Amino acid sequence: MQDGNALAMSADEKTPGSREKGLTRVLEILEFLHTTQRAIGIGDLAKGVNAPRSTTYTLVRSLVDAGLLEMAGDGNRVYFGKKLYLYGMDYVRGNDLLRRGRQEVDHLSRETGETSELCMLQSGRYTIVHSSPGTRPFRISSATGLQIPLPWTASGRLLLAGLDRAAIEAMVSDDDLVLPDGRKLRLDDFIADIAKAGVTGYCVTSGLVDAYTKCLAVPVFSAPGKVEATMCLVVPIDTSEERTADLIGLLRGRAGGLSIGG
Amino acid sequence: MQDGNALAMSADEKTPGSREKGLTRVLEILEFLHTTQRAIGIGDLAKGVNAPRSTTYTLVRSLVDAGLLEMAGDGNRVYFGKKLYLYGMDYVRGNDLLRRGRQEVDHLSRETGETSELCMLQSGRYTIVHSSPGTRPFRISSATGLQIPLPWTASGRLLLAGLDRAAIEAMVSDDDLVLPDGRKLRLDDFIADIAKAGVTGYCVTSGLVDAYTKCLAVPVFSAPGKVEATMCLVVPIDTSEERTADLIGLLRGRAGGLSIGG
DNA sequence: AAGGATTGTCTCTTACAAGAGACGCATGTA
DNA sequence: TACATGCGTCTCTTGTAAGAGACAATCCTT
Repeated sequence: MQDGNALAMSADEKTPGSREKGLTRVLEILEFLHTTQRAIGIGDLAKGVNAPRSTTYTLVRSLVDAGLLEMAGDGNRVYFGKKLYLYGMDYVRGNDLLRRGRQEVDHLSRETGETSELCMLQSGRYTIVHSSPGTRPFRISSATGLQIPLPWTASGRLLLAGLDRAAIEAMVSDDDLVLPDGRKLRLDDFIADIAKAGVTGYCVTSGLVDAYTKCLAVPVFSAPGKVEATMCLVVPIDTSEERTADLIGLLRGRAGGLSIGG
Repeated sequence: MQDGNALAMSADEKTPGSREKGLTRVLEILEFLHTTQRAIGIGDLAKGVNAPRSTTYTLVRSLVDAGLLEMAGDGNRVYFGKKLYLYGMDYVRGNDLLRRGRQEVDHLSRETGETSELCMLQSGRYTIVHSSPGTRPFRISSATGLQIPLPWTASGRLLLAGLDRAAIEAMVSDDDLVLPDGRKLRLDDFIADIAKAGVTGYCVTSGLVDAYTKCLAVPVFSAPGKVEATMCLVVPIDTSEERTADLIGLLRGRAGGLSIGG
């Protein structure tokens, strides 16, 4: 999101002769609002997506008229609108796996007390589609809709299972291999992890996104061999081997129930 | 929705010299998918929104790349995508009233056994934003996201409370006054209903959308005097006066808890 | 095998929207 | 009272995307 379209804009964002398509701008606006997670003034929005003010006003007006955006109470701020909510509900209705996966995740976090998540690939990125916080005193962060580089997560390894090396390389940028703490993963190690995860049918990673948690993930299949999503639990890194194994067993059972052909 | 933009297209949809804006087409596509409620082939989609095939292919590709749409399992059908779901969740997160209203509606239908709904104005139309089916043997239809003419509903009368005559007339077309069974409401009666509903703080309609149900609605305020939503119960038309009164009392209590300044 | 219908891709033209920028109106602050 | 900053609206130009249509490749139906 840092950039939008990776064009010139060397230093001064000038890029003299290049007009953006309206639809592109709209998609950028939506994505920008998704990252800010709050209503924002139209002027700031224009700056945020690096679009001319006049254009932004025009587009926002269209989107507000259509109900995809709404003017926030204040008066001159915009955020997502009801229409997007309705379309989102349509998506859920048409997607058994998501609908049942959400329930399963909610149930799982209540049952185990751990933070539980449903994850999917979203245009080449790992996305937390639904999450339910555990009952632990410290809150393990995980906003729904958050997108994270695939190599940082256990789920990422499962979601890529079955793809060949070329496909994997295409989905993983060099930046993605750099962990939050600065360490850099070796691509070959990552690919090996993926292969292993594909065979064992689960994946555990420790201390990747942060030093305190461990991530247990299992695949959910939409067809034999096709990983459509993953369910995972985020637990303290010092969780015992035994409990970890128990939780993975639990996860596998639940994910099996969700899968179509797996 | 029947038409999209009310331009010429007298008989043969020819309308020789007029190009549609891409964004407009996209909005029509989304709206079309919302009405069909199912994945659809791109060719049919083009026909459905009355757009050239080549244009439709281009737009759909953009939208699929962006994740707003997804190719359905078959291969050449499209429907809403994960991104829309994520944006929709963002909307819910940013909207206390909707979030709490949904819970309240779910609770209410469990408590009363009746079908319960949360309704809002959506670009001038009455929209069922969330509904929870009752426990009655016969299922009272009410899909989330369904849009219905304002005069057909009790909620519609409440949502327009506070608007002056001109504003009301602007929101209600002549067609809207014709009930499903063919009867036609008088505009003056409708406006009188609205005024009355505004004063009493609730509204009951009987046998408007169908002959078997009665609709009990109360307003939810986002600020003193500003009706942001309504909560309503859909009950059999022969529900006793007494029970009706009880239910309205219950509704009012719940809606009061939701309201910000009412 | 021939015929019609549909699907995905491509090319080219021109109508039109993206964008630059000016304007007036509110603010806020020296 | 001046000056700056941000907002919302308008106008005009020109680069470009919407659309018409041709094309090959699949499908079904006969």
